[in-house]
Amino acid sequence: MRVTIKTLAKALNLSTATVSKALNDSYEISNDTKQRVKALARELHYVPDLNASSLRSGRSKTIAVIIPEVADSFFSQAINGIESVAQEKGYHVLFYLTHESLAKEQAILQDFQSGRVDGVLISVTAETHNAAHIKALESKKIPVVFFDRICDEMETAKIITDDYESGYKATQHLIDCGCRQIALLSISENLSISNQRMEGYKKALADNQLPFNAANIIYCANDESYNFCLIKNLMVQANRPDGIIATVEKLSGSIYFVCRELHLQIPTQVKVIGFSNLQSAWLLNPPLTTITQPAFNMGKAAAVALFKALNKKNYSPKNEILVIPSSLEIRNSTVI
Amino acid sequence: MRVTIKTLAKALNLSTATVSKALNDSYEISNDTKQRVKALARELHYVPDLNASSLRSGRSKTIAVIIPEVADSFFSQAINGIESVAQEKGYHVLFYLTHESLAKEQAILQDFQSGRVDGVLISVTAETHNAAHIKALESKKIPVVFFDRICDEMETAKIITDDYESGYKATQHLIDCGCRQIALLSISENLSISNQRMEGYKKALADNQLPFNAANIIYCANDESYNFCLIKNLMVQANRPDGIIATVEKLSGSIYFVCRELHLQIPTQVKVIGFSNLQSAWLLNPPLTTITQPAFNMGKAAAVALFKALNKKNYSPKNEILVIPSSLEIRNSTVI
DNA sequence: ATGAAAGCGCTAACAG
DNA sequence: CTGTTAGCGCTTTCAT
Repeated sequence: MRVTIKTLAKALNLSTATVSKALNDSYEISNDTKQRVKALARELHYVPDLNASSLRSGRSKTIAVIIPEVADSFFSQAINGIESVAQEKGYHVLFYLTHESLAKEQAILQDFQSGRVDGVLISVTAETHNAAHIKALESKKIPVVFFDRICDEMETAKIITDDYESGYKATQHLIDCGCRQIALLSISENLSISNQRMEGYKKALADNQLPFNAANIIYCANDESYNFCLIKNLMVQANRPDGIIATVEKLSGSIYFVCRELHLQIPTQVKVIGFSNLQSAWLLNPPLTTITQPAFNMGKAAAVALFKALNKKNYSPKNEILVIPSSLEIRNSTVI
Repeated sequence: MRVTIKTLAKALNLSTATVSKALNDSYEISNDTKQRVKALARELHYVPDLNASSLRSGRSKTIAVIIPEVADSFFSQAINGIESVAQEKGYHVLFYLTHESLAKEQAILQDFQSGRVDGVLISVTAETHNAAHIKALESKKIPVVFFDRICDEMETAKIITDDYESGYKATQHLIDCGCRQIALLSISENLSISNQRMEGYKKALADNQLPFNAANIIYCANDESYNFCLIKNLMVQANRPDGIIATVEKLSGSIYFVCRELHLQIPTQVKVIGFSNLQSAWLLNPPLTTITQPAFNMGKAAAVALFKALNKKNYSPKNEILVIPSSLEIRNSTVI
């Protein structure tokens, strides 16, 4: 037979109410009783039924993490950060991948109406240009915290890195290295991170009296071979770029592949810089200059912000943006 | 007010039982009624309360995935595979990292006594040498399926790759390339994958009349700088190995770093082969020869096996081992 | 400090 | 085919 609160109550000649309160450390219960209850609970390997407790209390001790992809070290590190905080707080983490599909993102959030989670951490898809489905959670008092890929229109906590500055720094670095025609690989026109990085790029061009050329902005898709073609087309032109910035991790690899196929030498013929957290950046051929994002800490900070909201009465996270800076790590894909 | 089954029942002049059955497509309910119930449910945005339903039915539509790490592309790809089938089946995935700590693994499994999950997918830690904590789930009728890092003593479904053969193939390849003194980097003496890979290694040595030298087996830890030292010590010796096999992904990088520091040329002075799923293997300097594991498919297969068990009456997965082969991908870290 | 009782929202057994 | 009834295990007033 299963050990429930009733079992304990009967064995100790107490009511279930008392046992419940004792287990939850209620101030109403005497220390002595608490000890006895807890001792027996341990002895009989009592485990509280989560479903019963959630049903009654409305809290599930579970949060959800929704991200576009995981075969990407930025998100790997970020969920590491999230998991570390959740584990410490005794919370459980539900894990969802959208594969950049807005429809999936909506379906996943829809399911959260069911009381499955107490809070949500999300990095939206490249397709997400309005936040109606996310706002729906607010009415359910489920706090949402964004990290990295945020939605501007939501008033909640957001953890980002300094995307504008990073775009600027990356561009300026290439210019300093002698580039005059710099391509920017992006993934979305709606994503704030993409726009911010591009604005930084534009500003750096302007500050250096270089013209902005729309043809140098390449919107990549969620399809490697398609991206490969796009980049190849870019690089076979006579007036091909002499510098490329990959604003998301997976695109750096594609650039390397294209250059290898076209026998373009990095960094002599084209310089490359990637927004990337790959451990192996150092080991690439040539080592990749990166904008390295504080992925682990961003995940951690997002989780911390969410738990702060969960511990408040009114459940709504502060509407504030936390910026954790990225760093430029110069390696041999931009300098010899 | 919240829309519950009662709301629907009242509005349609039905009992809650009928509504519940209609929503669950019970054969007892007329098509007409089903239509009406579902239509209203949609209209009022009814969302079933998961906790109530789980409490009553004993099923949570949730599975757990427990892995040692995620900053590792093997596990990234594996959870991708898992998530893809879970999403398709309408299941939710709880995600846990053990960081190679047995104590954490035990604590996590202990929590599953609470009815939180219907089934478990696990790849055990390097420390896990007995399965008492895992067996405890059997008594709760919670099926467990292993993938990659299995526990031999458990009688359940296990998804692995051909570790023995891979160890053999890797070793034979190095021998074919002229290596005579081959080091093997391992992470555990208990882990079946490690032992299998080592057995393959030994067999290949024997088949080629090469002596087995215990000093060539290096047990690495869960600490990068420590591993770096171990490998460095190995490679500064006069009679240092002329070939190295990294049996887990993260160790390949360490080897490259050591070789760079010691100015050892790969592959001329030492040849390297890694068990790895890094997309970037091609892009390393030099490109890394790998044993590439079918990570995504292993994750997928594990999930499929688990769902098969979940759909059975008796809840116990077939005691069978599914082997999905790895492949040797030869690149320039072993041949010029 | 402890207990009685009500009920969270849903499902399953049994009647009709 | 539909409804009645009875809880799942727990938490939470409200009494005592």
